[in-house]
Amino acid sequence: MWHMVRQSTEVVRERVLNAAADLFDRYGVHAVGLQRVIDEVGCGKYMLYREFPSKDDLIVAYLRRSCQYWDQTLDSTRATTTRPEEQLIELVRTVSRQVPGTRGCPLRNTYAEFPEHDHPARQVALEHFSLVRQQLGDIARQTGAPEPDRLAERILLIINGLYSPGHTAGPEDMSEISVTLARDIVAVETGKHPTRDQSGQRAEAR
Amino acid sequence: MWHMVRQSTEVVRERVLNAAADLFDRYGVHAVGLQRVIDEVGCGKYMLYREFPSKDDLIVAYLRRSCQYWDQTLDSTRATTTRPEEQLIELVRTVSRQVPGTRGCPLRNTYAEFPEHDHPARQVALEHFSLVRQQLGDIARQTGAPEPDRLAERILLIINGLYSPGHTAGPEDMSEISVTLARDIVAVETGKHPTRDQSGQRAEAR
DNA sequence: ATGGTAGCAGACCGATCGGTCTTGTGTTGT
DNA sequence: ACAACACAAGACCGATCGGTCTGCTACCAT
Repeated sequence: MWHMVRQSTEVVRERVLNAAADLFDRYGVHAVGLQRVIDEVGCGKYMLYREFPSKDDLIVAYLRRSCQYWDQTLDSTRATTTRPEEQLIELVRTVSRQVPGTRGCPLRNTYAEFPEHDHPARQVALEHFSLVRQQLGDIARQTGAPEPDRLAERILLIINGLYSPGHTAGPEDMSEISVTLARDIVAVETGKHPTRDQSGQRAEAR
Repeated sequence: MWHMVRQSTEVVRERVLNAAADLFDRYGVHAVGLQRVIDEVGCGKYMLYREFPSKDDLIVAYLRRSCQYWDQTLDSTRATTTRPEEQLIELVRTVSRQVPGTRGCPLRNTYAEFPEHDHPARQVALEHFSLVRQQLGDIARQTGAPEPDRLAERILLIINGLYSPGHTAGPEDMSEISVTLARDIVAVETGKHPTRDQSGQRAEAR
């Protein structure tokens, strides 16, 4: 009945999304035109607009994928240890490792690029921020800390700080600095011996 | 000899810069066209281009002014107390108070908007980041903390976190959370009794 | 009063944006 | 072999970008 599709839509969709995500990550959403995406993919406009009827649709797909990446990061982090205290610290470590060399967090950057309150990109980003807050809250609660919400907010503050633009300009040992800070925070909040014992270093050597 | 200028160039320059700064702050540099600035000011293009020969010049002026604001913030913070420990905490408090309702830090946002390494805006922003790092380092050193650089980086991490886009989406007591965290950090780093004594609240109630 | 000029308004320019439509070509199933 | 189809290429559209240029108006010193 059908004349057999040359390219399955999923394949095209994936190729377009890959190229767009790469360009968006590197140059920002506003700065990248769809023509550039098309040139990168090597397809016609026809295909792109079949998969993503508008640029906003493409942006939303890009952000949703970024959300998935975060979820994967969180899951794999959770898998490394069962202790919730270590999970929080490990999360900070992971973020601090994957930030250098990038422009930061796609969701945060894109959120900043679209101040119009009704833009679909903001919706996705806000949902994500809310989810992250909830996820951190869950882990923090498992630690048995007396004030889990404050613990979660503190860790989130560090993670946001790591994603901050221009942070790369700092010393290259941001990983150690942020991880040891997270460790101190967790220690203070869980009451498990907060005092600094000078052993901040712990083979953090990136 | 001259037919008397109707508007002194300084006045025009200031009015243009005011309008541009307001729009850039609210909508982002890329999203604001010069026509919109002109409409806001109520002057002709002639005047704008006489003061700022190109948009980049306007952007740079906007960023330099933002740097001045920061310097003022820092100075007034320093003036509130002579104790360097309190200065760091007060700085965090100030930032946490002025962030809500804004789009964050103009310098950080604009830096994120221009990934091209040779853009003049990046130059200004990078200089600022470097200066801030140095300023925080100076104060941290005055505390006599054994590792002042780490203390400074920790405080900077919090400040960057506060400026993070989408942070406004969080609870409204970010001020208290960040300030108490800063307090804990300073206590830990200076060795002055790190243990949490539950008295995080201190009439922080915005 | 009048000539000269500062400055606002807006036409205008080429480039580029997101998005649509056409055209030519190469593959496919029959 | 041939008709049907999918696709890449790109012309095209209106809007808007940064930036230039030109009138017209209103004010000024003389």
